[in-house]
Amino acid sequence: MTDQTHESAYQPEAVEAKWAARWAERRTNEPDLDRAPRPFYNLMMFPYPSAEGLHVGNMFAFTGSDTYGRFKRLQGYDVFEPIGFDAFGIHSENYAIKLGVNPNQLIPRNIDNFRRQLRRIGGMFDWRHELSTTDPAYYKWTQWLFVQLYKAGLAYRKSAPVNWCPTCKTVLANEQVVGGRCERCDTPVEQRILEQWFFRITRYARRLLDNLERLDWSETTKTAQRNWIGRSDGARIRFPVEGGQAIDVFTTRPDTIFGATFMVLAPEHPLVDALTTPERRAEVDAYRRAVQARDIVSRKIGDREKTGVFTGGYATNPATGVPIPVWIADYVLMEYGTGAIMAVPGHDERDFEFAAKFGLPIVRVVAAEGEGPDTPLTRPYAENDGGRLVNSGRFDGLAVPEAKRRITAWLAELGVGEAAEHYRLHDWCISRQRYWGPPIPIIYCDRCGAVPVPEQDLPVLLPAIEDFRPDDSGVSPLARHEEWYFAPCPQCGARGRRETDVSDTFLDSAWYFLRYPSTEFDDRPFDPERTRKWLPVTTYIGGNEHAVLHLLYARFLTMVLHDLGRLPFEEPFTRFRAHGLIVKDGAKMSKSRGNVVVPDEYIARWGADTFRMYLMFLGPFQEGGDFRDAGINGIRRFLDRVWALVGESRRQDACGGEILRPVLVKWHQTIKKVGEDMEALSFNTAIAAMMELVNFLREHNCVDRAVVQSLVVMLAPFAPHFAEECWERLGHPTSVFDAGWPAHDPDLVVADEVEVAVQVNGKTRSRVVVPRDAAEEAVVETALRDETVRRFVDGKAIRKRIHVPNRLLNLVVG
RNA sequence: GCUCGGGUGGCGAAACCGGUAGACGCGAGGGACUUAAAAUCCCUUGGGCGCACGCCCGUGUGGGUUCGAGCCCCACCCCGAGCACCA
Repeated sequence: MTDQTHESAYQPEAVEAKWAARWAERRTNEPDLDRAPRPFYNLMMFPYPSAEGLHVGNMFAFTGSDTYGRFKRLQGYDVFEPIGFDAFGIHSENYAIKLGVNPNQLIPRNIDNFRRQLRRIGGMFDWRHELSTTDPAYYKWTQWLFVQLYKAGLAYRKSAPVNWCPTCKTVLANEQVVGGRCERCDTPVEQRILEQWFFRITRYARRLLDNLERLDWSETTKTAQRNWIGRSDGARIRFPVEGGQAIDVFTTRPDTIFGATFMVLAPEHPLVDALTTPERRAEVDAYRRAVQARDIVSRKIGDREKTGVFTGGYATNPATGVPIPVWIADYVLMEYGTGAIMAVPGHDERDFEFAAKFGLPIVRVVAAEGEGPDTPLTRPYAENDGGRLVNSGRFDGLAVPEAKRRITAWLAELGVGEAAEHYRLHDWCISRQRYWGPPIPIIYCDRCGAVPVPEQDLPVLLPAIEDFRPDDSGVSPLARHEEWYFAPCPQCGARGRRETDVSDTFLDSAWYFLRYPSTEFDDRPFDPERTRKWLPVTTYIGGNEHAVLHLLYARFLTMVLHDLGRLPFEEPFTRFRAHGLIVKDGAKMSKSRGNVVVPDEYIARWGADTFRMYLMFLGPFQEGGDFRDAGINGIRRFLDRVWALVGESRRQDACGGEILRPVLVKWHQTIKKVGEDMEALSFNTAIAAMMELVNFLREHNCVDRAVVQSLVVMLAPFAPHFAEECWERLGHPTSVFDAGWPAHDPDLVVADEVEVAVQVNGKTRSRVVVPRDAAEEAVVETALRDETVRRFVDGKAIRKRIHVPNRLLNLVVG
């Protein structure tokens, strides 16, 4: 090697351009998907290609995931790290509408920009397998999935309310309703009932919940899913009404049935008509109309003042045999439970409010310690445990949990109820009355009804239409496109009409990870061999904002495909880790707040490596943090120092021949710590440990080549271009990513002498240096020679000694 | 209201299983080099007292458990995220 006395300075721009080109040439990031001996599928959540480009939050997430993937690569895995674009959906569509540009033209431009940025930060992406959900070669299979679910009886159509703006005459997404008004024209929003497509995810509720136990996922994410699925245990009970029918209710408090003094149905409940008496008809109808005139958002989160009307009808409480009035009120939701409740005002806050407002009887059926059957209720006593039953016939005196079981059993004997579990999870509505999505592959025929488009006719292409805006027709813009709209019925050939709704973006993203390894196959959504080799995903890293919907939908679809015999596994993501959110000035970055940080300028100024490493250093990856550029200079300084060390180590080896023992220990400790931290995604502390090592080397004036080399390798996941360049300067012709992660010697991670803290009565008074693993006696002896310790101990009896080897000695005196 | 996070120097943050609080970095102050500046290098940097050895105080608040608590328990305050009449 030529001995250069004049060392050139670190020039990020040149280094990064050089290595980006070389990786592409050498195909460094393209594992052999068919033959890779140690496959590792490293997945990150694919971005939605907004017009603004990748912001710092995206960069943070991708860099973290890429850093981990590169670490795995160094450990010898064949890492497959694909990337793609989640480019359908209302965000793109709204933006296109605003600009007056068809999303067909807009999206490719955005994707180009994203691609440029993603290449610039040096992600280890396998670009051969890039995908976009808007590509017909992709959404053909999204539509195919719909057909599979339809055939399996898991896709069905039913009426459901949507938000409707009477001025814009269009359907609005929940996010477009602000304070009950249309975000564009400020008109109060109404709800409209439309026929829509649903997936029966509720059928999988229990499995989706139970499987969580055995997944290696961030606990926060699992908790969010559990809450969302929302299992509650209770009973289903039938309250007979005239005409042989019954009102079916679900309750978590069957023990309080003796206190059910009235019933409440959702205004849309199918039994309302039958129950309403002629005198009450007008009022009931008026109420139902008023409820319907409200939008979905404000009905759910609007003011809590109870409203409702009496239907005139009665049902019989099966426990007491007493007729109780049936009301309707909008606090009972048709979508939850059975759309009807038994109201127990004594023990439920909402029922209490309602009863108080309308003068309905309130009966106590649970009493706390010191209360009797007649103790008046000023508030609902909703304690789930601790109380005992009163006014409940032969169940009086039972504790609540016991009463639940006994009463449920009794109702079952009577044939009017049974134990039941219920889930908060609703079926997944996939219909969107919009343009920018994959058309739902259904043709309606007057004779045959809804008929799925045969698989060989997929994809149903989204036509490039001039006017893609939603308009006053009340249906998707696609309905105006006649030659597309009319299509022959696949079953009988008669003229049929296409479904004009497109599917939810969440459907696109619920299976993309299955597609990545198989992007080159046009005749199958995912190749069985490839799938067996690469899936389930080894590690998935993404934002907690998708902890619920996206991850749940992906799990659901995977389970369905498993049940249909198309996948050998039922959980798609073996390991999931949620990263934190990058905020700016304490608030989420958003265009409206004007606090979006564009990474491009930082990368231009500092280089990708410095920026990547800075993002990983600014806070714990799994917590995120506030973006500020104040410390970025520190990272650059650090890289400059490493650069200089590399230069020095080329000229002079070791610390004059032999590595000093303390340096050796520090080195091995660092290798150990960095490896452990990387695995735990504790990137900030891994970087800190490497900085410590560099400081240590400088203090000891040691530039040993082996030490420097291992440092370069450990740095490579964070600063890949930089590390490659250093590796080359160290004389290696191959990629640093083929160097292998350094190993530490377990015997060298503990120094020969350790500092032990000496406490007296729990207060640290001094420190003493003793040989490693010194016996307690020896440590005590050394400690008692220490002057400061003696001042606190002398003349007192040592009553107790606590010794933590190599750490601490606590002398208790008194 | 409910659920989940989180409150540690001037700032971003460390701290394994309850065992030396503040690693690492930024910023700041001082010094070296330089005609000068930048860059670089060295020293100092939680608060208070002290010439110093050292001592007292200190992890949102109040209590508790423990030889020992940032960490565990009880009560509360504040900030962030999500859910929101869920029967």
